[in-house]
Amino acid sequence: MKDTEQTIIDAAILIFNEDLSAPLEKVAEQAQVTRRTLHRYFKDRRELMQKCQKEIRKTCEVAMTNAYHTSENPLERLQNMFYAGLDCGSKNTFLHKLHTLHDHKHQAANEECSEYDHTFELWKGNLQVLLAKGVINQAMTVDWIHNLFQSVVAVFISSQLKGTLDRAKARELAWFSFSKGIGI
Amino acid sequence: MKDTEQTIIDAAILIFNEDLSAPLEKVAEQAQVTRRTLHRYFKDRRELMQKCQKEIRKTCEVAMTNAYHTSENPLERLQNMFYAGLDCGSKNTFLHKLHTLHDHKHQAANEECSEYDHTFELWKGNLQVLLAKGVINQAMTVDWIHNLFQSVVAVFISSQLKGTLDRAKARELAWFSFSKGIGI
DNA sequence: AAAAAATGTCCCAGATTTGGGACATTTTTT
DNA sequence: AAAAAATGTCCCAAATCTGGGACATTTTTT
Repeated sequence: MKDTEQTIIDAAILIFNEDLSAPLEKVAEQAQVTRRTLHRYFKDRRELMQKCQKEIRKTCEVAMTNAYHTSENPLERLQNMFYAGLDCGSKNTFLHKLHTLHDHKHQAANEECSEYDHTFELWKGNLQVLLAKGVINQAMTVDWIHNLFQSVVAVFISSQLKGTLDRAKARELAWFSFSKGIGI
Repeated sequence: MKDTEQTIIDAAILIFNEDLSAPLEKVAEQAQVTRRTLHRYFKDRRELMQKCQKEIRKTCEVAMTNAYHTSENPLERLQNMFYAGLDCGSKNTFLHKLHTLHDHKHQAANEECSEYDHTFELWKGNLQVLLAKGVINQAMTVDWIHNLFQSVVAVFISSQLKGTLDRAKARELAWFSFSKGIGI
């Protein structure tokens, strides 16, 4: 029993992440569905994109929040939230990309932006604690670290796509690269 | 004295890097030129894209080769090539992206691919030396490190676009994140 | 096995993107 | 200041992308 709508959304996230303006035909292809079917599930490109974004935001929000509450220890939290980020995969990087486009006007008024901000509020708060404590290289800005986080997730994803690296192994490597990369 | 063709290519690299299928209108906008002018310089989208790729490959190729020859010491080399990568900026990341797209069939027969391979041959060779010596965390694969390299360049670029971080400072941070991230 | 639901095929009209002609305007060169 | 070169404006036809109707085929449910 497969959920076509979900299949299409997943395909769209994958395609749009690589090519924002890709024709819908490509999304349909990736989802192994006809474009006609895609149009039955989504009124138009805007609606599909919005569903993608909603999905992405929800997934990341939940994952991050859960990870945050797994521990009281800031460093453990960081690690768990990092792994949560890995598990969100391209949803994570896509979300970040959408809010980082050079012509994207970030505004708290916008519901999407504020939800995005909220998702990383806990993460940033936790990071501040570690920075204040000097656990992290203090020359680093929160922004830098956030971007590095996203980047390492991207590295992880591409290693998984290639399939040359065992998932567990790749997770370890990712945490190593990230934690050392910020001076832990 | 400005070179319109070059201006357009630069604009295209910036735009296509974010949105591969973006309409040419956007490129023209970014270059502050009419779409009509753009079409005078480039027969069609394909030609523009090819010129972009040529430009990108040449720039990266030259920068990497020069950096390689600045030193005999593998570690210094790595660092110099890293900085060269930073200086190539989005050209570097775009090049990498084009050869990493999930539907990109990499083939040595293709001239573009082989030129790409060649550009990073020196880099990879040098890296192997460091790996063999144990200077780098040996659990890392060359591929992982290559991706991490590209990722950190991306982090650097976005910090520069935001403009919150001084360039020299950002370069230092980038090297820190990369070198520590691979276990140096 | 019949009914219902989902998907595919074929087709079409509207919207958008693309490439370029004709000519006016601006900028650069001589 | 005249000539040449570059760019802009306006316009148009071809190509591509988009959304959906009509109906056949396949898959799932009852």
